[in-house]
Amino acid sequence: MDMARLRQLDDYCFTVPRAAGEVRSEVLLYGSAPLLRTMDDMVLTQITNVAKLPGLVGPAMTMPDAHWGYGFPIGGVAAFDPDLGGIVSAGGVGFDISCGIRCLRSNLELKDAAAQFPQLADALFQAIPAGVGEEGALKLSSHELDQVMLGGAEWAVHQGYGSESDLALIEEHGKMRGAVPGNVSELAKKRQRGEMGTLGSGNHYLEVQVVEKIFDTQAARAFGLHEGQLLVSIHCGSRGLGHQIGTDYLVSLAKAASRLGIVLPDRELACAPINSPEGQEYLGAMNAAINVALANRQILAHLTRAVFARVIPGSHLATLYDVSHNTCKLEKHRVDGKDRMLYVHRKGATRAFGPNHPALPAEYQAVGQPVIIGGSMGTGSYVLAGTAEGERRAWSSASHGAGRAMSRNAALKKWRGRELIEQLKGQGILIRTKSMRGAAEEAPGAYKDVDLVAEATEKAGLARRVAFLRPKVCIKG
DNA sequence: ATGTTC
Repeated sequence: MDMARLRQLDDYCFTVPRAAGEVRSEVLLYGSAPLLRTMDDMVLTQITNVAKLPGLVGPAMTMPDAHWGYGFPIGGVAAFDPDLGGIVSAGGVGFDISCGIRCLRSNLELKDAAAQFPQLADALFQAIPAGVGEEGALKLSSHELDQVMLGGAEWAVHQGYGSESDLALIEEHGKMRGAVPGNVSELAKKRQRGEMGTLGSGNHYLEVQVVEKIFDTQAARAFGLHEGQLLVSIHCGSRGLGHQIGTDYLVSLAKAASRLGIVLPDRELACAPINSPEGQEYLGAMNAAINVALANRQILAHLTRAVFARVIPGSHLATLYDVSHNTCKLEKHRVDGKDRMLYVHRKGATRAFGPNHPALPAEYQAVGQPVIIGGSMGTGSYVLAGTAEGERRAWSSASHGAGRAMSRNAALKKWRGRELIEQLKGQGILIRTKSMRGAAEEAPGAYKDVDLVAEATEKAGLARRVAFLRPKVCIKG
């Protein structure tokens, strides 16, 4: 990114000076100068475009892991007021609606389980369907899929996947309100009927990780984390259904924008007013996809528990938390001393409520929401906690991952999947995947340095670091 | 991200 175009507000926050006479809401880019310098200029172009959309409240923002996306940058956050003509955009949510991370904490120590990692890797790879178009053991009828879209993880628990106690530890208690299955196309449903309980491909993964470092002992205690402990993180989303909803509604929202005379700075920013038939229809479908993603991660958590119980008898996996990365949610936020209800787009950004937020489970009230920054294959991940400052600075939002630094095509030219997997094995990290192409695209070197992203996230005041997790076993889609 | 150029 051309840093000459930015004005630095503090060590970890930048803005774009307004041209004389230009009427435009503010843009804020969170992150260190070295992180921003390596970002594509398109991140700046895209977030500047977002700031021109109707009904924006406060600045359009990017998180420290931001990169070029479809219309909105990934790592983009923007809030809109429906009463001021505020819009909802499918590109502002992303194609993988409610992609996110389920983090499970175990009662196992690295030293006690390390000998079983090869067996665990094989058993997980066998039990967790992964890859493009991969189907699982479940084949749902159209009616059953409607129930998934309405019930989310709660539906999955009632089907016998996991326990009731998981639900309080999932955003929205495992069930997103406002889902309208009738707004989801037959094609989207058809694609999903065999894909429940599957991981998908791309950057999705299931990792067994060890807590290598604790940054904040008080929060770690509240989250039930200690050094040497094994965790499992499951990163996936709403599979074919979410993708098809994104595809379907780009067309419908573009038509609505045209009909209502909304000037789009980029056709990829197709959007409609929240208070319009098309906007409402998209939100109903998007909420249905959120429930599909929540149910999907619940089923995968259950499958993971079954493998652990078989391979390491006596093992137990409790839900630490389940975060979504690609959503547009109606939330109460403080604006100029007044509470307002805003629709917050978070695309490749994690909700990060601070301490005492009513949406948090009792055990996390004192320390804030767990925020999980999923690193790239083989590098490491972070658990952080939401802060009061994050509410003021970014509508309670934080980074979601390392964030790509290089396109998939560029990564394919630079690395070979098989070599990377051998190399990681030498570092004590077992990868299991069907796709060597996918492994090359996901090369750690194609991502930003997750340590720098987590550090910048903390120093920008968005969330504070609680623990660093080192991967030991990784199932890739 | 994605039945990976529906």
